[in-house]
Amino acid sequence: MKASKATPAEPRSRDADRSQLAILLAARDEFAQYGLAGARVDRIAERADVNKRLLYYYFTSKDELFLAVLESAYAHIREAEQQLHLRDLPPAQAIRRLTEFTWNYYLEHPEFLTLLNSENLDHGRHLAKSSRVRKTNLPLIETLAEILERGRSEGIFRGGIDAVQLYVSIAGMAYFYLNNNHTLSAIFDRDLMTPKAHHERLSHICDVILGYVLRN
Amino acid sequence: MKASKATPAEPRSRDADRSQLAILLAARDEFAQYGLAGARVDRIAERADVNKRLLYYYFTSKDELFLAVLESAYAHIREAEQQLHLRDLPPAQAIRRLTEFTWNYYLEHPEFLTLLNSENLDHGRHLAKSSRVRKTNLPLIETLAEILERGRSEGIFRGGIDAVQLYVSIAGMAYFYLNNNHTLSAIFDRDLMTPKAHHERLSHICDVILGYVLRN
Amino acid sequence: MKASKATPAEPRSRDADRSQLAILLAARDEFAQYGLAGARVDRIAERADVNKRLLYYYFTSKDELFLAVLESAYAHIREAEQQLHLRDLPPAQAIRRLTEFTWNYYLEHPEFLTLLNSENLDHGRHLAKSSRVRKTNLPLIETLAEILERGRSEGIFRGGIDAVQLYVSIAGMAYFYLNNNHTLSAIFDRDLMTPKAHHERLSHICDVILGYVLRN
Amino acid sequence: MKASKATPAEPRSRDADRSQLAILLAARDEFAQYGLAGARVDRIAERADVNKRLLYYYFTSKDELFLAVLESAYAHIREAEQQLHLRDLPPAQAIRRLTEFTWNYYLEHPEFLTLLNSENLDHGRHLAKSSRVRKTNLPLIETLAEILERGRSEGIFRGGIDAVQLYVSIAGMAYFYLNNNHTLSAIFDRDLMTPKAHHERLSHICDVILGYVLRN
DNA sequence: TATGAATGAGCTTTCATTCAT
DNA sequence: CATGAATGAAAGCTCATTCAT
Repeated sequence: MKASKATPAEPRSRDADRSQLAILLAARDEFAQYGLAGARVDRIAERADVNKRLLYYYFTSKDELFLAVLESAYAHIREAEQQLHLRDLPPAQAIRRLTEFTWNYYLEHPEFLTLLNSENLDHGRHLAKSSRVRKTNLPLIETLAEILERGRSEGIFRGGIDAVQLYVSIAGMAYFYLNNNHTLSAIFDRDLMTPKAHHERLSHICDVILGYVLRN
Repeated sequence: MKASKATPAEPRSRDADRSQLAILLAARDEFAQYGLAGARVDRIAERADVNKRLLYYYFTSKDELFLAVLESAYAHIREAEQQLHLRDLPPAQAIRRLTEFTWNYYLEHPEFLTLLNSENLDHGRHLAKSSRVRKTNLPLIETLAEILERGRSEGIFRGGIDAVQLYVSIAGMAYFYLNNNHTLSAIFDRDLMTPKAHHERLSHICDVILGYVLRN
Repeated sequence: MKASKATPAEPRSRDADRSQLAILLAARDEFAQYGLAGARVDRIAERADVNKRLLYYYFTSKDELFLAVLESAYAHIREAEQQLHLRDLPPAQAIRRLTEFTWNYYLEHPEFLTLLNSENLDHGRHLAKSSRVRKTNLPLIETLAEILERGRSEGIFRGGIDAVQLYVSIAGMAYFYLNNNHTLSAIFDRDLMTPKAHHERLSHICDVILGYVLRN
Repeated sequence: MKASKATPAEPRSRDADRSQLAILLAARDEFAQYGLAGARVDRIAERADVNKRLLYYYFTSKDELFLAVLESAYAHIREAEQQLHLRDLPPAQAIRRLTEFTWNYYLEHPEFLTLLNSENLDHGRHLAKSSRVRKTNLPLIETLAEILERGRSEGIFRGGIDAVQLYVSIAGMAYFYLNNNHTLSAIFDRDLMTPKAHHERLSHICDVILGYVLRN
């Protein structure tokens, strides 16, 4: 088995990386689906198709594995955001683009939402131990602040907008709709997950956000 | 023997009601704190100061208890909303009042947020079995729609605003901030839970929402 | 409710008897269906449509209730046997009649079989406490012995037949077939519970038993 | 590393087999003694001297463990029957040998009887899921049929005897006596479990069975 | 005679984790 | 690097029984 290794001189085999990644992805899905408390280590190992013991070999414990998943999730969204090159766009377009991106990212990555919920249910216990995460996330706010300032100085944005407040509003309008779609559907008796409904929601969010930042 | 009671429907012992309520409140706190999967039936019984068996006597299972908690949580917030008498207010004031109420309710009832998260993680499985919940919640949207229409006909609101969209935005801006304050604090390195921060957030939300609904 | 009592002077109301009987019948069915260990006191009370506490009031405990059921079951079959008036029949006919009766009784009273199994699994612990039961059952053997002796003296039965042995054989051939029909059906791949199969079985048993007792 | 083993199929550790077998034997005894409902998983683990968790590791649930016990019980008796080499004996001797074997097997393996009772109380629910069991048991009936036919063609057996009927009668006469000896002892006031009583019973059964199959 | 409320002990099963190789 | 075997603690739930009226 496992014949023909590409580079025999390599310190640890490629299998190690592959197993680690498989575990990480499996864990992400399991934690996203069941939450931290509901997730089962057995199921993660099964999903990753590795022996359960190996999971502990690489990640020490369920909690540390959860932290690794969280960090990787944050890294992923922020990396994608960087690809938007918001600083290169005119301010209004930048805000719209960030809003659309946020909506679409949440829509395509529902696991991100539930991972955040789990961590917050836990009072951010895992992130508190992570120094990496601050470094990953602060640039976003800096970028947004720069855009807002640019818009203001160009006279098209109103002044006094706090970047964190704005970002939380953009995220919140998308997040609440998508994360809570099951309860909302139940209590308001309306299917929120059709393509049409999605389109309407994004449109609404853009209206609200741009209506707010744009001067009059 | 049982003759001549003041209220004929009265049961033999009032402790039954008291026990049931104690269980319900304890369960609410436990589910809110740990989520559905993380909640422990033992701990609920302990919190309620009743025998664990009694919990099953009244609520059949952990899941049915969770549903009872959910239903009561929805009933509670909607009842409080009714006390606002939004229909008696001028449209703009009604929207502001609903927004402030929503923010304050979420702030004072963090358990409501995490209960919703748990239920949504579960794809709304429990609410799907509840017919009560629709009846409880639909009036809110009807009221909101009526206010929006009133504002529009008075010429102060823009037209074409969907009540559900608006409500989801109001709720979402409050919800995301409060529910995810731990992760947000961690990644943006900023304390979001000071009174000052709360005040600023509410102020921001009102600006966004009223800026959106008001014409021009 | 419960208007018009027939005899008001009666010491305890008819309801008492009715409840006791309802419990006994419900218990018989429950014990028969699930065995002693598998039977549930709750279910018995439910089946009898009485409060669980009442069951304890009349029968003290699950075990004592089981004993009551057992005693009543034995009384019932022996009473039915007495109605056969075997002593009034010619010997061969008496044996045939007892055989047919036994088969039919077991067929129509499957609960009797499983009750016996439960008691034997328990090493006859309950019957050991019952003096009633010996008195109820011995007459059968005496009757059978008398028949055998009569047949022998008439020259139609072989000699030296022990009444207990014979009775156990008659009962055993019916019992094993009916009590174990599920496993037998499974392992021999044959439906034993059709009317035709029943008829064939009874016919076979009579052949075996009469072939044995009859001389030559 | 794992190279050059004597038997390539051999697992890493033989303790696995030993543990599994210990559990199976302990379960057999526990189920036999208390029935399916009365058996306690804790006690089985204790009897087997293994951790309770291991029992679920190997057998998934109490019910699946019961099925495993049942299957092994059937395999055991049928295997022992095969050792009788009935096909090599003259017909009458073969029938006698089968009868004696059946009696002795039941006498020495009382657990077999109570296991069957449990399964039948349960309507054969477990065996219904087992395909193995039919294959194990059908050969017995084929062998018996062959013997009966041989006896008939030799002119010493009567014709028209059904193998299943005969086997059920042989088994039933032994089974009822042994399985129900406690109730029988109680109601007939006679000790059925002395060596003398056993001898007499076997003798009686052989008389009945051979009297039936032998012509005239 | 009758009953709703309540319980301690114990049930089957599950969990994250570790051992031994 | 990898794994099958094993476990202590605790989970959700059920049981026969008793309390209080």
